[in-house]
Amino acid sequence: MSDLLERLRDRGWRLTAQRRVVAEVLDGDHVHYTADEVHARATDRLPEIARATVYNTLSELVALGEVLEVSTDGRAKRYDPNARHTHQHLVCSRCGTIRDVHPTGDPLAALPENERYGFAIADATVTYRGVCPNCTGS
Amino acid sequence: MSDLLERLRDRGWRLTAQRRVVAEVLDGDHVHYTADEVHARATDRLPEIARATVYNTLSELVALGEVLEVSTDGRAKRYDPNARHTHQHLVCSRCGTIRDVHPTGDPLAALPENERYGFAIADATVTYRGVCPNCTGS
DNA sequence: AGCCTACATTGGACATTGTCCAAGTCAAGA
DNA sequence: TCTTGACTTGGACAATGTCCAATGTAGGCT
Repeated sequence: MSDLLERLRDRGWRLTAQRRVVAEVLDGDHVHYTADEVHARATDRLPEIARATVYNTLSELVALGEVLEVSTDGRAKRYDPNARHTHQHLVCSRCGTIRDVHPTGDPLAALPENERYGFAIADATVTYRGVCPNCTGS
Repeated sequence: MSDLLERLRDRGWRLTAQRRVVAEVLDGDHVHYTADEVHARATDRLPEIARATVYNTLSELVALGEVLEVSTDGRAKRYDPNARHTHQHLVCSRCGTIRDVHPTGDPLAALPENERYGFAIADATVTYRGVCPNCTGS
């Protein structure tokens, strides 16, 4: 993530304090914050950053392919900075924790031609659901 | 779906006109309506049915395992009456059309033990995305 | 270094989707 | 047919996301 800002500037992005802070908040492994969580963490560093700016910046990062949008629960979308290595998600059905996982094989290959209804299929996402170790005992 | 109401009555469900109408709206193949779409169609048959009743009924059908909740786009949840045969979804990235599909193999088997982080995994859902034949030319 | 200006940010109104609750209604057993 | 507890209603509220006019500023130009 450290060179993300450089890459974006090369693509014509203006480097503002707000965008820098949003990018910093998203830095890390297994990060899957909602827009409001990003906003809360960004506010710690830049108190007056607007909610709309966080939404705008996240949408731009998604459009540029630098961040993935994940909706595992039909509630708020989550933002995953690990867009450069394809992966899938493992979600705890109790607490909502999300981990990035790497299944073997290609799920696309599992869909027979006669089940494709003439679609030009671009990708497949897999969501595993279960109970995480922290929640098992409760 | 025709005997759904019988099954539910056997489980102690009160058979009201509203619930009957919601069940009728959900009858069919490749049906994936949002709650508001269900409400609109239900209103055609029973003009004064309340939105809250539709939400209640859909939640109950999901809790009873008779209907699946699908969130493919992070917007409104969709309701899939085909809960009795496991299947996955193929979504058009332009128009949002959804088809039920049946990939071969078990996606669970593709997740290695060292990628499970101690979770007790219960299931895996796969979403295929692509452009449908209707949208290909546009 | 200072100016310009197109692009970015702000804050608040608005939209969409979903939840909750108190009051009224009704399905179905006795 | 009566009764009662479950169901429905309508509207207020909550959570998440979008839009826009006014204001601010990054970065190129001189």
